[in-house]
Amino acid sequence: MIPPNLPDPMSRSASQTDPPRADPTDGLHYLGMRDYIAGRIAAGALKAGDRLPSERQLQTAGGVARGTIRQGLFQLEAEGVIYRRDRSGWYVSPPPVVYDPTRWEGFMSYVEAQGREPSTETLSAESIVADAMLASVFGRPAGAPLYLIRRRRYIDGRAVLVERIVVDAALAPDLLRFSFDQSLTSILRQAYGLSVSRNQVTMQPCALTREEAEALKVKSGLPGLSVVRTSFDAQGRVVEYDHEFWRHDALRISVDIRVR
Amino acid sequence: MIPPNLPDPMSRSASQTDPPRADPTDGLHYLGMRDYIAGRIAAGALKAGDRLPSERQLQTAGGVARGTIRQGLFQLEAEGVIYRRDRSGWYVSPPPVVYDPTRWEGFMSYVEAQGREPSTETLSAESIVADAMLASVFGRPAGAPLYLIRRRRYIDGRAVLVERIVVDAALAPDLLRFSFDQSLTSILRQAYGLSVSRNQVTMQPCALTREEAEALKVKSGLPGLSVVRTSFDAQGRVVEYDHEFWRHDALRISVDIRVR
DNA sequence: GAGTGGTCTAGACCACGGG
DNA sequence: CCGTGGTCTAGACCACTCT
Repeated sequence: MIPPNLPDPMSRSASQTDPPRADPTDGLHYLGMRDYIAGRIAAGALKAGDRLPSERQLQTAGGVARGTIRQGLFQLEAEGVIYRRDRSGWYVSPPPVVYDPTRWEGFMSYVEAQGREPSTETLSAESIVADAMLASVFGRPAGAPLYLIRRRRYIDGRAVLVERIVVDAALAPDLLRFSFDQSLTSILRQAYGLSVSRNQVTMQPCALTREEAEALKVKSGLPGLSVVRTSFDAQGRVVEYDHEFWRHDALRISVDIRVR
Repeated sequence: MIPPNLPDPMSRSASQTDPPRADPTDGLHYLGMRDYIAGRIAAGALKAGDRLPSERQLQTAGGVARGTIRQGLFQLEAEGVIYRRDRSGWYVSPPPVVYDPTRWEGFMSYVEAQGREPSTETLSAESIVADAMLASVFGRPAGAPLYLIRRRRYIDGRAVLVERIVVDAALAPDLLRFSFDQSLTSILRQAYGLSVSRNQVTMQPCALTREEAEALKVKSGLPGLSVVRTSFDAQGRVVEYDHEFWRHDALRISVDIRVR
């Protein structure tokens, strides 16, 4: 039943009628399955982007119930080792990109600098007015005109984040005439002379739910990282207020900072 | 079957024989359960630290299988809304603490500053020698003497992180004579005159597995945040190399930085 | 249309905790 | 001890993709 030349996924598992094993690693079936798949990836039998065998094939090979197989797959998904494409299958995750919020090169440049292929898709771009929260962020009265841009960004063709960017219309009049499928940073600098001298960044692990999950085509509940960045220019004006929702397996954050 | 004065957890669900509902929110049973619990928390019927009804009680109240109940609970756990104590029950999560790696006040002070009660437990403290990786971090030859300290830290009595700290024995000779249940920062500064002027911090969402999960008494696979901090003094020497594994629902990171 | 993952049921037994 | 969550089975039907 076990594919030849591969470790037996059940080899660390005690059957329920056998005496308990003294194996210090545990004998849980779902972790056995986890280790089996992780081992195939570590051994190079499965590479980044490869599709795993279907759940029912794994079930046949391992002799355990499909629910148990899925528990092991969920574990690997939480670890960032594999990901799923809805109703298509499970795939080996590509490595994360490194994101340094202290560097003010945008997404496009730092992804490219790491040898990956970035792309951006604008979901919407519209004029809005400041509610109480945004008014406070921008230091404007409620009702002040703002622009809201929603984008989805990809690395090597895989959607990795969705974001909502708010820009003060007073600083970037008529902003909506531009395309946002490239770098917004460049537009703000070249067309409006706005450059960023300070970033206030907040990050929090979260679950991708509802709209974000739908936009990233992931199941609701997948772990994610919420990144809120407020960018200021040298005069202390808010140039950009950006809320990004990342897939948890797509990035690593690295900052190098002087201590205050 | 539904407790009075509470939303019916099944109210958004279509039975399998009914015609499909046009409700734009979906009718999945596990999300119905999620919304039911989330609603009770939002309404104040359940507060931070409260214990939820047992899975079997929820099963009775909602008329769905226990596996489905658990799927809804896992969803809320991923969102950071609830957490579990192994074989004890599900509890409402307390709010996260805010952690600013640019400020060189340690865990104890910033947790206290937010009105929470920190505590620290030393798991082990020992002398080790540098392997290739640590030698590279500290700029020492392989085999150089180092200290390794493993600690578990709590907020309001809940274990929120485990960490492994490595310190160069040449900079802090005889370090092991101290207790590490308080601030290591203070020890390094007061006893050895070491102060930090630069931090290199890397953060990555991860899953808490094996040792970390066991040390935090969580189930393997719970989402977490891995934080690696390398601290340098004014001469560029590595004062501290710290790898922390946080519960994903326990912290929010906030940095305020000048752009390079 | 075949195959995939997504959801759900209705049980069972287990390990561990002190509700 | 009893109750808890943790694991597991062996099915079923559904929604969706197209491997």
